[in-house]
Amino acid sequence: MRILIVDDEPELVEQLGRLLQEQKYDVEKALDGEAALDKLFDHSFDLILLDIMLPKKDGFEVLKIIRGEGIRTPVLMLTAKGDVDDKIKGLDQGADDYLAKPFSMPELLARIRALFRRVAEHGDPVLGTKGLQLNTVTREVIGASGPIRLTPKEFSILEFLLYNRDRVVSRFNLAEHVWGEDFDPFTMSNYIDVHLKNLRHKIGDGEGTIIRTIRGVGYIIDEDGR
Amino acid sequence: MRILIVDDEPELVEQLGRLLQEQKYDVEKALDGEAALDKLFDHSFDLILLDIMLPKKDGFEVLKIIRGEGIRTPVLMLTAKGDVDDKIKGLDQGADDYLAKPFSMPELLARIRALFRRVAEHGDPVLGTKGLQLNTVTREVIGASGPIRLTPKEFSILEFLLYNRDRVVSRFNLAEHVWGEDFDPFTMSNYIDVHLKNLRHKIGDGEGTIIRTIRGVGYIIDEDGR
DNA sequence: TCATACCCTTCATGTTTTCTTCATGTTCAC
DNA sequence: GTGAACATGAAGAAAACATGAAGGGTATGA
Repeated sequence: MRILIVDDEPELVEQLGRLLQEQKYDVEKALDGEAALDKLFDHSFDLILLDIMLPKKDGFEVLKIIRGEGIRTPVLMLTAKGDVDDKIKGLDQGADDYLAKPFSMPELLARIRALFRRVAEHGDPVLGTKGLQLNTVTREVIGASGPIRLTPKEFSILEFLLYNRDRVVSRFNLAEHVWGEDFDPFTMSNYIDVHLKNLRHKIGDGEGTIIRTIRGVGYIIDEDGR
Repeated sequence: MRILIVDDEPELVEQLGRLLQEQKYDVEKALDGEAALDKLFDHSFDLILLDIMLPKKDGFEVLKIIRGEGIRTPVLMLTAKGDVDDKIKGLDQGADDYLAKPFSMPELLARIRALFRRVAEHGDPVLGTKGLQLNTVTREVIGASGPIRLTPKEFSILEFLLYNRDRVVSRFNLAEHVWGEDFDPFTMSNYIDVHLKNLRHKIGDGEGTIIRTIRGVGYIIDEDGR
């Protein structure tokens, strides 16, 4: 499950991110409205935590734009004051729920679970391609010849590639997503390659036909294979 | 099993609480609708005893909201008058049973057991796996070589794992269920591991074949073992 | 009241799995 | 061919989980 946190208070974003990551959610962060839109247009999410007061573009604008673009990802609005007008305005524009700051973490977690529960009734949490199924809730992966045991990093990589199926994912995006805060874009190390190799091996993809390498660009899982 | 009692009469709540605690249920209390919602959003329960006449938000509202949020915890409505209309309204909105005040304690206990039985699907309160049986009513656990004495925490952990058989349970979920309100998500302590170790020892699961560890994810009791 | 038993938590330490690093090999575009 | 990008195997570092033992709190009964 992928969550985008949009708030201009870095500490809050950090704290939220850590908590949600502990819950095994995949977390992306944006500190202003435009950064949020960038991420939203680039990738798909299962939930957006959206502050109203934001630099560049406020929460209402962001909400309006993405709904206008047909992005129906559930949105949980965060308001600073518990302002009822804000609540109404948000819900009018297509927010799914709203939570007044300050809120307790358990409260937020409960809301998130509730939203996901609602979502789960429609879409199912299984991502898949050519003889490969990944369940984002139970974290099970089933290959052509039975269940596959992946490590957390491997799982996260595969999940991200499946989320962005038919789209080339740069190793930068991949790393940014899987390693989050800890990702150092200037590292000389090649751990991404190593994890990809191990992942390919485990899913029986020695030839790179499931996860294809696009030299100089990144990796892709596409349906047709070309 | 965790039960939330929602009623605005403190004495009744106290009395009920004591009775249910004697029955080894874990009990939480709320005196009005909003307090109930707070608790329900914060933690998971296995049963809700819900009065209709409540301050702030009445029982119907509470029921409607939590069902709207996708919380499917069984609800036993308590009505002051034995009003048939109330009964119908409650059941319509997703209550599972209803009991007219005043009621006798044995009557209530019987209803609670009946609900739990219904939830357990099998018609009996026994959960089990590979040479291991757990009776949620008598709180007896029987292993391959006879009865096993578990401490309350151990019992609660095993119960939760069996309840979620074939599903991976994160240590967070586990802690939330077993410790309820008292659970501190940021603790550095490893008491969960310790209890799990003791539990495994008592049920003769030294190798972790009954309760399997899914590294980086959580624990699972699954039938096939894989 | 005191002693006892029991359970929960904490801490220190051991074990296993996973992550990262590094050295080296291969492939592809130019 | 040559260089850049990617792949691979092995090994040490780090993280996650397991274990044993000790201390504190609470209930029970002498």
